Amino acid sequence: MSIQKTYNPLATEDKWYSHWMEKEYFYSKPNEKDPYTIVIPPPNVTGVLHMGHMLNNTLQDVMIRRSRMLGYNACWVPGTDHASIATEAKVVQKLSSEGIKKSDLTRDEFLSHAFDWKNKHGGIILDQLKKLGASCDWKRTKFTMDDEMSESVIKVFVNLYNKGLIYRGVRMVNWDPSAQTAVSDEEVIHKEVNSKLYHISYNIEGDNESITIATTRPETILGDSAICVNPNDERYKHLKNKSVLIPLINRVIPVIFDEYVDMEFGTGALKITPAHDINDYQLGDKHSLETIDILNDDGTLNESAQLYIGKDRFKVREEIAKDLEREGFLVKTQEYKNKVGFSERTNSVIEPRLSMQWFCKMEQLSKPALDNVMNKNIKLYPKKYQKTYLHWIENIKDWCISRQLWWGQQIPVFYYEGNKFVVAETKEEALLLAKKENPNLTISDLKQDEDVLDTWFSSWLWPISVFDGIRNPDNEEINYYYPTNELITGPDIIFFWVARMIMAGYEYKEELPFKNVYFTGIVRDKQGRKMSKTLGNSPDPIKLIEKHGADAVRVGMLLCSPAGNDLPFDEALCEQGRNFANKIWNAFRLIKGWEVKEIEQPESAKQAINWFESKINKAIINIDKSYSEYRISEALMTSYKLAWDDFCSWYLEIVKPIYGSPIDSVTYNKTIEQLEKVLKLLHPFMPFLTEEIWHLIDNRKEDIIIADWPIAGNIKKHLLLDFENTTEIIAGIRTIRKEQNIANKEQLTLLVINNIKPRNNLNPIITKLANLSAINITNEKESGAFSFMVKSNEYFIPLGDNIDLASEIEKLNKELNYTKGFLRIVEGKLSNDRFIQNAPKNLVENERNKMTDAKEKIKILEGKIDALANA
RNA sequence: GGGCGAUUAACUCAGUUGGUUCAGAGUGCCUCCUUUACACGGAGGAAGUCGGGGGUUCGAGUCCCUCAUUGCCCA
Repeated sequence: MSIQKTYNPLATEDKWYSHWMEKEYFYSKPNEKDPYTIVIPPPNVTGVLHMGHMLNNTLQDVMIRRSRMLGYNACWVPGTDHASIATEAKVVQKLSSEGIKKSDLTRDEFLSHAFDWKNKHGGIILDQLKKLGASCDWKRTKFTMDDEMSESVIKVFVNLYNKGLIYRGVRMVNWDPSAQTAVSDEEVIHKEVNSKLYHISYNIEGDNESITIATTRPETILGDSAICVNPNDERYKHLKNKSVLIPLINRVIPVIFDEYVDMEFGTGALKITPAHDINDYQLGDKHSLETIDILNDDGTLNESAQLYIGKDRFKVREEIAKDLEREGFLVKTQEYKNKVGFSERTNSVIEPRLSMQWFCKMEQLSKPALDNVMNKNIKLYPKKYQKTYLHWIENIKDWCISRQLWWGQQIPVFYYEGNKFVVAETKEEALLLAKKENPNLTISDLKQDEDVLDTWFSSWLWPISVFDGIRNPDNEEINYYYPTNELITGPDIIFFWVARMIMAGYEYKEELPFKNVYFTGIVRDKQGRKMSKTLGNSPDPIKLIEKHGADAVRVGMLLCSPAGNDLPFDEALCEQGRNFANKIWNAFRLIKGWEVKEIEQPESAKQAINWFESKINKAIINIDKSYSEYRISEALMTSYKLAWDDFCSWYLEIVKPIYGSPIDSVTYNKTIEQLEKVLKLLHPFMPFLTEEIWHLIDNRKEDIIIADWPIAGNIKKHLLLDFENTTEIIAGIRTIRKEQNIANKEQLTLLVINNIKPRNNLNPIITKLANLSAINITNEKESGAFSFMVKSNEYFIPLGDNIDLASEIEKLNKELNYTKGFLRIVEGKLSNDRFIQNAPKNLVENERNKMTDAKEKIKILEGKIDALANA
């Protein structure tokens, strides 16, 4: 069998993914093993895979694969959420391209279109995850609007209502005029924009005087209820009990006094528009002002405005400015920077607006969510998010959970006789409840609330509802899989989702939903910009996978993703991943190409095996530790260096037989054993490559995906240290070869003065890798030789004729100076009484040793310089 | 405006309770090498006043203060 020179991922990835699926390795059901559970942060059903998903899901897959190898019953539950605003917008758009208006359809007809759309386009993202190698339990795939998932949501709504935690009320909400729905505070993005500050004068009623206010939204003057000034403001004291006329419409409104007004800002006079500004609303409430809503749902002006009826708010802003100017009410306009709220979903400017909505009370629900993060029952990684979390939850406001949409769970509130209502899971149950009030009611007298629930009102139940723990709180699955182990998600949804899942967890399971939350960074482009569709700066992950291979992309993502830091993604990282895959591939190719014979094992090979066993054991410990601290990129880097530097560059080079010669079977078998361990450690990062090589090593039935995770054995510390010195010696020789242009083929002799004897004599390794004819121990300094030092030991390569004495002496002087400087620092410390008194004993001891060593080294160096100078 | 972080090599980042030669890693860069697993490679090398200033300490990249720059969250 000939093995290709470069690894070809395309040929292997689909093969192994189908194989794993056939063998049902991803499938989990409760058994006697300990569970390890992750629920996926459900991506938007309309979405396609982007780099953020790639990162997030690679991390989840790494965790789940390693846990599977550690012997846990690993269960990764996949699924999608229905994303009401985004999906409804897409469906509306699609329908309108077919000439169908939403308003022409019944709710049921619309939903049927929406489900068609979902069945056709939804779930693309899940198939894309398969390309990445995600080992989700696909049989468990859930969608937040699946019947049983929706049932759970409705059940929870009714339950919370009955507990008094859900109420209906008129509140100032964030109105998205494009989506024509309210959105939650968390869905509003405040951005700084360049706008204009319009200074508008209002005439005082029955007077020639006027008062000037400043506003960025001149169209809202039509909804004004008052002008407010600070009672301490001398300029306006005389306006007590006066009224003013709203320009253009001449509606009369009072001048009111409140210390809320900042005298320094603008003119010190504030227009009050309670229907369209949250602060004004509160002031209006305080002063019992009229609330005049001048906007329609779509952001056009309504009849209450009196003017510009039916025109869009932004168009009106331009027009009213002109009209005010023409009529002499516009004093001036100035450029002004302010923050404006935009809808996260539609990017429309949010209108603060009064409307009747359903709210979920947060005070009681958030209590355990606060306590259990504070006391570390739930740990957030990286830690800094704990503070962000606490800050938010301590200032939490009630959650607006209704959305004026059709796509989602319709709010289970049934109205009758006008505004009376009952809350029940079904219309039939609602009728029974309503009949208690009025026995004559029939089902047709009940009218269900038109609105649906916020999508997050589904998602917050996700870790429970995917195991049917709301409807059947004691079922086997929820008891086994809940609480889940890890949640891996982006920090952007810490409030939307993470905090609320914790609340739901304590409310419905009286327990945390997950033990650890790992927040990934946000994937940015090289220039540090967030990747977005509009910027077009996000690579297509599927194309990346096709180009470099899934393993390479996984490695590329993780290389630059220390926990919680944003990661500036660069496609070059995928190349690095690909190069790494190829390196492993070729290491295998080398080993596989050897002819194995029953011959004597070289000493160097024996030593290399001993050393590498210690080395890999140490690496395993470090890797496990990194995993336990969620330092995944660190775990990867340790594995990377183990595989590339230690295994390929050192180990294989030592055991590699001379070209064309066979290898002894002991070394060969040990080498395979080491390779297999390395592959296992790499499997979570590079599942496809490792599975492929695993089977090419041996035509075996068992798969690496379910192999046992390596367990660290003994570490011979002295051997590791001695080997480290050995590599320095070899590097020293190689440097001399390079500097002196000595071909690698040419054999050299090495003379050694062992001032400190190593515990392990690793000379066979040096001889092999540095291509030496002999290593001779000596006591005499060689003058006609190139030399270098490793620790206190001296090494000479006699090549008398080639020596440039002056440059050798210069080199030695450099080292001498450095060592002398070092000694000065150490002596400085030791001559400081307070250091001797205060520093730990072992540290002082250490400094003494350093001093002795440095003095010794200086003596040696001076001796060498002398020897050369006199040569 | 309030809160939380960040600033270490050209780039991306580690650096644990202040204490070994602590100034590190990967990439990139430079030099040499088509050499026999891999040029998607090998060997060697250069590279940082740890953002500035002040303080605490025997000792500061690490703790404190301050300034600058910058990011995020909230209002």
